[in-house]
Amino acid sequence: MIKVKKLTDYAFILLSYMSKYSENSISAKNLAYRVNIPVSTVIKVLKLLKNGNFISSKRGLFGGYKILKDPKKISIYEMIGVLEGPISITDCAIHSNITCKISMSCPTSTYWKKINEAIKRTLEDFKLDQMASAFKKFY
Amino acid sequence: MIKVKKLTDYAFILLSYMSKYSENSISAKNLAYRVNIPVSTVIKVLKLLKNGNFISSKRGLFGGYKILKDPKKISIYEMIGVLEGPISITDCAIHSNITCKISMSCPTSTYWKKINEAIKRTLEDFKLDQMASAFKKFY
DNA sequence: ACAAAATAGAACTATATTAGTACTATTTTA
DNA sequence: TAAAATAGTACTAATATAGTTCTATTTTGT
Repeated sequence: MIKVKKLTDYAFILLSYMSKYSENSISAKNLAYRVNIPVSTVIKVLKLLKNGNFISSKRGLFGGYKILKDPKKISIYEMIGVLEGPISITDCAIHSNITCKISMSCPTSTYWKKINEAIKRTLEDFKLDQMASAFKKFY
Repeated sequence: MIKVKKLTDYAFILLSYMSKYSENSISAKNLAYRVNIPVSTVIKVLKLLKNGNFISSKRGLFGGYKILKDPKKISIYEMIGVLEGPISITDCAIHSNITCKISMSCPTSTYWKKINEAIKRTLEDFKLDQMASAFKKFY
């Protein structure tokens, strides 16, 4: 299925919001309220963004999260990769898949690798700041 | 998850094989044997390809399947669309999603639509005949 | 010191999707 | 009439995902 996970979708919303409005850190609770996503889910997504080094965190009173990178330099490809692992349109598109029973005789993997590269290039051209800019009029 | 379904993957293998070797029709059983995929699964995939009008079928003794279209004119995009439905990188990328709770306030859908279009263009450039050509040396 | 506010991490549950299989009906031809 | 094949439907098991909950730790103000 060619679709990002819901959590990935949320991550884009959250990071867009943070890139547009948060010179200062913002708490998970506050973020959840702003973008209308359940707090527990927001917390889960923020953990993923943290692990991917997109945001920094600070614990305790007045703690929260802050975006680390320049949104102009964050590509959609990079984001998806951190949240879901490297994009691989088929199991054999980025490395040979030993578990595939027909891998010895299947000649399609070379072509899938090319297609995967093309998707990668396509998604690298889209940057987070363009998504974030749309937040102006709503929030 | 940015990945085609296994059944879609199989469909490419089957249609590639059929485009390369089958001026004449070939049975599901025979196909299954040639590409090393379980018969029951092959049958399921062939039904999908039939519904998508990629192949014709003939019942009875000496029946089987035959490719209908010119592989040069079958794009990867088209194939995926028929097997999995139109590609939509997020739920809001091809039409407004009423079930999305935050759709009223979420400003990301416009950008996702652009990204989705770019993916579409990318996948339209890849044709089945290029995949099929790799089958020469193996089968 | 203590309470409150916040993140960190792990584990759990329910739902949805997908793969794979099985069964019955129908068609075609020798 | 029997055999070979597709057509259609429905079921089951496995996997993936979303969403939630619980406990621990950190930070800061009083």
